[in-house]
Amino acid sequence: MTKYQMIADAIQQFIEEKQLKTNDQLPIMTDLMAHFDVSKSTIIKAFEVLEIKGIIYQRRGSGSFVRAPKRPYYINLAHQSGTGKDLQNFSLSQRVIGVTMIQATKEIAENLLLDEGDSVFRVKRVTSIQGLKAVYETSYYNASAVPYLDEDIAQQSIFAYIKSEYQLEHAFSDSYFVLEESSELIAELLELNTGDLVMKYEEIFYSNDGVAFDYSISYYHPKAVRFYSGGVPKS
Amino acid sequence: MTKYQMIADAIQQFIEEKQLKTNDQLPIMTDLMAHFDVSKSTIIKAFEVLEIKGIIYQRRGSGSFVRAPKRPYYINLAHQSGTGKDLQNFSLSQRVIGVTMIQATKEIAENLLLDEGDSVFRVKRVTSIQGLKAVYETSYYNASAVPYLDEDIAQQSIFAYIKSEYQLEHAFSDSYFVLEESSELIAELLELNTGDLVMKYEEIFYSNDGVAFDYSISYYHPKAVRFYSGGVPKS
DNA sequence: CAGTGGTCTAGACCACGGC
DNA sequence: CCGTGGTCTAGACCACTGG
Repeated sequence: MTKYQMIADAIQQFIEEKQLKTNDQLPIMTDLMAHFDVSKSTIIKAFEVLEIKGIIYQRRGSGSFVRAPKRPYYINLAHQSGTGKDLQNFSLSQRVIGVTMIQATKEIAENLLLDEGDSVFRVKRVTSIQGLKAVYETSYYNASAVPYLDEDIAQQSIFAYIKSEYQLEHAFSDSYFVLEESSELIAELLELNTGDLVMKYEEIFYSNDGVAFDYSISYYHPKAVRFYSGGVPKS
Repeated sequence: MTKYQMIADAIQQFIEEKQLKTNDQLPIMTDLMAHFDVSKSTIIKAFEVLEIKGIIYQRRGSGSFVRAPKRPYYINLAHQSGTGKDLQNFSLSQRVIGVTMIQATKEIAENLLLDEGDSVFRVKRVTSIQGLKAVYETSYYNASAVPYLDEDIAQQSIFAYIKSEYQLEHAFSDSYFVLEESSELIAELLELNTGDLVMKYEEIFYSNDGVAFDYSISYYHPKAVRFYSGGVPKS
């Protein structure tokens, strides 16, 4: 853990403990430098972390201030870490439908930057939130990056498995979403009528060496769609 | 324009001109320091900009590399600048339905951090994308921050007006979205059937002094929903 | 004009990757 | 072991806010 991360955490805790409200001013940088016995750049880095998290904002010439709290129960699009983790605040259960090795279709190949026909693992899962069937997800794992997968692993965290077994860590990702009419299969799995609108959410996960190792297509039940995006201060 | 911004732009242009592809390596920092005649921190800052934009990724010990191109025609949730600007790549037309001063309801007051009954300007707009009615937006402007608005101004860019007239600049914002069944009014305006699902997209815009000056509720036609989110490297 | 955050420097030292 | 990016420092100077 870096100094600036520890200081960011300390300041965040300070805000909570002192129960600071929207637009309350934080201590100025020179005071924080003295208090934590670090240089100015380290405080700046710590503030940057909090700014990106949407917790504070800064004004040259005036000071640093607390931002308004966010609505609860919304999934933050900035914390991408696999579908599962985003939803951990809820009481959810996951059912793995199957893990199979298949040949990449054109669509899969394009998104994983592979050639058509290359081997990929397909993992299908249904996730329920508080009893309601909420997400139907199909993931494709590049078999040359992830040599092995089975149902037992998929039942746990695939990302954790990949990391410990193959030192393959999720470094960044692209996400796309559109609204789409549900097919017969999706309607059945999400307990909807064929043709009802669902949110199609596609994610491509890249490891730290730039390999697209996971292409995931999730269909969300309309009632499960509650997203938040923000804390993005600069253009 | 800061040095690091100019360098970031220069590197981005370099990537385009040299037609660098996914995972191609960029020059190392020492070379860039010499080339631009700046210190290391300035190069780091420039790279940080490009990393947040989702254009490059970095690996300690190896180098900096180009990221895969994104799908076109998707609205990037990271570039929040009012509904209008996000869509400027498309051939769109906007119709202002009305500008009225009203008293804040409980919902408006909560989102703009006001008291119920405080004055706000309500602006209603319908935006069409390539002929299709795409977005129905209702915005509420805090009248104590934005003392005057009318239809002529709403026809142009309200944000530009506010900035030039009141030195009130959009500094950061919160966005929320859910799927909702359309009311009779919304269905009519978006040429749908009552009860059809639409995306409800709420945005709260804050100025640089932390005032929530605009609360906006947009209903998107299902076919107009095409969003992208990504380029978010760190947790 | 005093007080705030923001940029930039030159350089030490650290952490990780890969040969 | 060397080459890469990442953290951190001490300090100069700049840009904006607000009385």
